[in-house]
Amino acid sequence: MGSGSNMSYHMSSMTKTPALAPDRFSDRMETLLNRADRLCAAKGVRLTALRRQILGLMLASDQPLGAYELLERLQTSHPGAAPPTVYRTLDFLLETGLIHKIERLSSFVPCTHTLDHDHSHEGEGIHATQFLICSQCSHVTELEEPAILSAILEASRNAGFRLRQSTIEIEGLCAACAGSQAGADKDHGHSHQESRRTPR
Amino acid sequence: MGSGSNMSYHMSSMTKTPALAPDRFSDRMETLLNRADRLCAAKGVRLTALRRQILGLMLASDQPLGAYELLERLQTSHPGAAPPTVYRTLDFLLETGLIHKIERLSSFVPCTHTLDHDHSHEGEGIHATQFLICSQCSHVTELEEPAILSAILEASRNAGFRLRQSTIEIEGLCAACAGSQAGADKDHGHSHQESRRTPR
DNA sequence: TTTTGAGTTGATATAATATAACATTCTCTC
DNA sequence: GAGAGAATGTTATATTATATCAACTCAAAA
Repeated sequence: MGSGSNMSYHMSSMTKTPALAPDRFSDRMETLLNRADRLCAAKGVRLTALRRQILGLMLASDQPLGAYELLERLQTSHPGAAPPTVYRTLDFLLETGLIHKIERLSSFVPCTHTLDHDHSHEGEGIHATQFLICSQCSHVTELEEPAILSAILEASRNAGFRLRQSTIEIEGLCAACAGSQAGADKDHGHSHQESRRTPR
Repeated sequence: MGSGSNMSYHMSSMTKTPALAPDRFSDRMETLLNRADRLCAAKGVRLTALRRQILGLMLASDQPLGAYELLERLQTSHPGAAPPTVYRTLDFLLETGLIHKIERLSSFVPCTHTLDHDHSHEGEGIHATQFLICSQCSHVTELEEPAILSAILEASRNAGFRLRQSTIEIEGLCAACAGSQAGADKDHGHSHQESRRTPR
């Protein structure tokens, strides 16, 4: 994916319709997408144009997206898309560890740990990521605290439980939102501007 | 017990069959339901006949129940019941802490910690219960490991996050299922009941 | 006792989330 | 280019959850 050439999408070019008209994402996101591409290649699976497009849409959002929000955005480039297209792609991205599902929001976020740090050592470990979900601004932060993981492993072991996957969702107020509420806890009209993050 | 003001609502006279024909649950469950009743009274809310019935159905199940499964069971005593009845009741029971929702199953379990141990100290703390969910037999075990809780509190604090509620769902194989798989992977013949729903 | 009002439940409709099933197209290998 | 398997398109439907308003119940005030 060179940086110089832009695909001539948008146009009634000579050939049949390109089927896909991938939006061009920011450089940073293209970098992440290229990394995702390499991770897929390493696993012997394919990050197709559609999958790349959907992952890109998720990376471009500062908030978790639901399947139907994603569908709506996808349709700007993919007019006829239907729910199964999105859900299948989400399944693929979940299986390859490129995204996570936030269960309590029925929505999805890119996995910052696989994409932001380039660890090719995805040898297959226990998935035990934690999410901090701000109930005010909807922002989600992904954590991977060893202390939480080990406490969970320990508890599972004590119960004779063979852990395969865990979901840890922590809901509350992020630092910015908690800060802006500190002085005026009851004032709903209060601005909260500092933490402006596109309320949901 | 102090006053019967709340009790009288559902403790109708024994003379005739009321419009509601509340199933009679086992003694143990009636004990738990009575405890739930006292907890509600202490909070100034009412465990009505309908709520008691639904909580009883949940206690009588050895697996999490979805809203529509619950509805189906409820209809044996409550023929005309519709989804909002169930969801409203579930909301009430969730708010009073008598049940939990298992997000990844979209289903519900009684809170064993509030009902099995008679702690009237509703002090109101952080909800940070953990669930061990067996993907083979669907059995759910509720934990309340201090080590997990404190690891989460610590991580939240470090992130400047004001925790309000957390969901910890640990999926894998329970001791019984893990044991039966250890030697023979296909043998499901242990004591737990067959899974009632396709695991996700 | 009657009124009243909050809380609860009933009833109808519909929204939001997710999957089943099968047809078509694409991509890679030969 | 033909065949096989993966990926996507397409239609229909299942599952989970909520909005809305009407009717009823209970307990306390008038």
